[in-house]
Amino acid sequence: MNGYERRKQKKIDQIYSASLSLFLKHGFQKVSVQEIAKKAKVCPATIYNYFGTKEKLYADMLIDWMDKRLEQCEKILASEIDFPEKTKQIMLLEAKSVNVLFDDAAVKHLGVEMDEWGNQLQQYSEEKVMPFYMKYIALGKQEGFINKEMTEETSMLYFTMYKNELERYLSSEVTREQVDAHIDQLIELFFFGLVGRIKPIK
Amino acid sequence: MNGYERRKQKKIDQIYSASLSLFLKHGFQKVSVQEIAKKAKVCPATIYNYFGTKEKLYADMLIDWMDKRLEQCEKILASEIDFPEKTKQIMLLEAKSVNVLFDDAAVKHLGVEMDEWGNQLQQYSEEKVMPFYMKYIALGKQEGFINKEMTEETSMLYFTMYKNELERYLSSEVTREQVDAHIDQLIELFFFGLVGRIKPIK
Amino acid sequence: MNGYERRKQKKIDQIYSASLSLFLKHGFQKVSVQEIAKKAKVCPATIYNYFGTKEKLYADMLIDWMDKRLEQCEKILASEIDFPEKTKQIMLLEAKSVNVLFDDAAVKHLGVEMDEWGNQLQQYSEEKVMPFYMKYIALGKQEGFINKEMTEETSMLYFTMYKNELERYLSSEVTREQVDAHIDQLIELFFFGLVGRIKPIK
Amino acid sequence: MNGYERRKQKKIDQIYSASLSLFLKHGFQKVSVQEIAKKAKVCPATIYNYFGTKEKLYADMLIDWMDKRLEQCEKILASEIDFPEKTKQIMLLEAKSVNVLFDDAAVKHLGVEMDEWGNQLQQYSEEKVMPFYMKYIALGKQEGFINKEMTEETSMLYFTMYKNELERYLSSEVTREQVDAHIDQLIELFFFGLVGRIKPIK
DNA sequence: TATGAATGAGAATTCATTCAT
DNA sequence: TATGAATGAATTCTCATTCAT
Repeated sequence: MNGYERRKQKKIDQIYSASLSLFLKHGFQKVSVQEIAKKAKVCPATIYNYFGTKEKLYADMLIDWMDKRLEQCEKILASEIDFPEKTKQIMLLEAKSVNVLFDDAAVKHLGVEMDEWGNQLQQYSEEKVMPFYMKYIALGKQEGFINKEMTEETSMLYFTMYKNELERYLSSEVTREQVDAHIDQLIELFFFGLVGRIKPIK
Repeated sequence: MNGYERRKQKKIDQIYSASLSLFLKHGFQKVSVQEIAKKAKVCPATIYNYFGTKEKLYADMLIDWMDKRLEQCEKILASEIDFPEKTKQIMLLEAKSVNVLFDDAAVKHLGVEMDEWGNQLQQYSEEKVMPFYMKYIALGKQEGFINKEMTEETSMLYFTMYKNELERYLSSEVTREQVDAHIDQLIELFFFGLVGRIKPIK
Repeated sequence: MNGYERRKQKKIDQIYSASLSLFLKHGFQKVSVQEIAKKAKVCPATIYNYFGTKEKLYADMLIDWMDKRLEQCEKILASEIDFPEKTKQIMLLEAKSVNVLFDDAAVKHLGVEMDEWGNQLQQYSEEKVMPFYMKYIALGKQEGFINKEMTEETSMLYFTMYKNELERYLSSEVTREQVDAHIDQLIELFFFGLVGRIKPIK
Repeated sequence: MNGYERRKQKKIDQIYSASLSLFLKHGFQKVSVQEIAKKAKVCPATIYNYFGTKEKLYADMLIDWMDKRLEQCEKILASEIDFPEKTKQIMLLEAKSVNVLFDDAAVKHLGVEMDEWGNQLQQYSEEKVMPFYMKYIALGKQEGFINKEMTEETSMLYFTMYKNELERYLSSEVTREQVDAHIDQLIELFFFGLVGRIKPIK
């Protein structure tokens, strides 16, 4: 990478960083390109030179962000800790913020114009996120923590549900203590459901 | 109710109905008051006469909508079917759309101005929604479907999580058949978790 | 005046009173008919039944108000005190608020639509206000306080100027003490100008 | 000044010029930003890029305008003509329109939002306009045209009063001839008051 | 007559985007 | 390439006024 490209990449990173923090705080619609430009210390036109539209900026930034996140998840999955602990860590990591961006207001409520780049996200999800989940579930079954009769699809849905809700929970105004107090109960629920595990087994 | 009031109520209902369907489809931010007015066949100023701001319209409409929904939920809870079936029906009913409005873009991403009426929603939730959930959980424990050691708080969180995610799932582009195929598996997960119930029990 | 008319007159007085205080505080443009209606405890349509337009309400209210004021001025002019003291009292009375309404923002800045009723005010001024001033000036000349060579027109202009400016002064944020400290100096200026009276005369 | 800045300054001047003439003719409230934009041949958004709000445009334009005016006044004060003639020329110049903008509808009736920029005007007045008046009055006393016992405060008030009223007078619908006929009489009043100068002096 | 309700026209302001340099 | 400037279209909201009872 030569000097030109390095500077370009640096600007792009500034833009990613600025837009991520603004989108997280205020949501896609409430953030203007001018705000992002100001925070990233570039001019709005530069953003358009790189990304073309606000939506494309959003999609690109998100994919960049998820790439980094996915890498961390892979490390956790490959580590030596047991499956429930892996689950917990991945959930907490993922939960931190991805959903605000990926699932809610954005992908669902962005409306028509998003569709074009929504496909890009869809594709990213299929090509990178799903395979990771598959691996996760396969491991869970192999280690006896996921009922082997459960379809992969349902397992993923269940995992995603948890992850989403944890994010919602974490981003609400509960104290760190409250979170810690609940998190193990929730992981227990995750594996054993409302009825709970049969005592003798324990 | 005299002629004035009847006509006024009719207009308000038109506005509620129009705004609900538009907000559901496009989200709060992407819907303009003009669009709502057009769909409700009133003029924008009328909406402002009644509600004052777009946010207040949103909050009022939502509360009206949730009132009706809550009534149906109460009926289900009071009916003769067994607890898991009640759970399923309530989830499906609730899931249909409330969360899009209540949890996501709205309450979280609406920004500062919403806070004022967000409190109204908060209050509604505390005064009406929570007590209903409490009743639901108490019944579940009593009938042996909810582990008695589980706190009410965690149970509620778990139930809400399910409900939220079902909504997300239902509003995505899966076919009716796919939904039906999964729903029982999900209810099973709800009660027995990923590990699944011990076979002999079945 | 029968019961009907008495009630009507009462409502009109309420409207006058409400609109006067609101116009004085915020100016013509910044006060809405709805505010006036609310403060006067009638409905906006009632105002339109009586006055037809906001401008006409303004003009009618003003004339009513000036009538009362003029009456007081006449009393002062007819009283036993000396001419300079009469001048002072009239100025202070008049100054209190009439100009805000009559001269400034209103008549000058009200714009095209006012013209129609502006004429009404013009006519009122010619038929009632001017004759009063004439009488005042004639008295001043007769008592030796106004240079007999001065035209009536110029005298009136001069008097009005003073009156206007006093109002401006009084409505600015000076303390009562500051006003009192200046007022005699100003009256002195009014009669003897910047050069001041030749000492020996005194 | 480079090309960018020159063009920007040109646009700003167009906006100042357009808004000044419109505000003078119709008053602050009755002029819309669209009208100004149209007359200045820019788009409304450009005005907002520069000034942020209509009020700020008003304040900025006014200060620009007063700066130019003050410069001319300084020249008159420094010129060789006698004090009464200086007075006359300054009054006529000042009177032309500043007060409409500065004192009346604007500063008094603009309402709450104006306060913020009203302070800006206040400050300008204190820092630039007042010192000029002081100089003027000091000169008048030194040349024997202003009673040395008169406080500066009162002198200024008196001068301002005259100026204000002249403006009012000039902007009313009197012919040029009428103005000329009166102006000397008014200047005479300014120096010698209603009682007039003692004949022998003349 | 008096009123509650409704409205159309227009206000200030924002913002994604493009142009000229 | 990167940018300062400019913009058109839209958005929320206001208000004098009219309508239907």
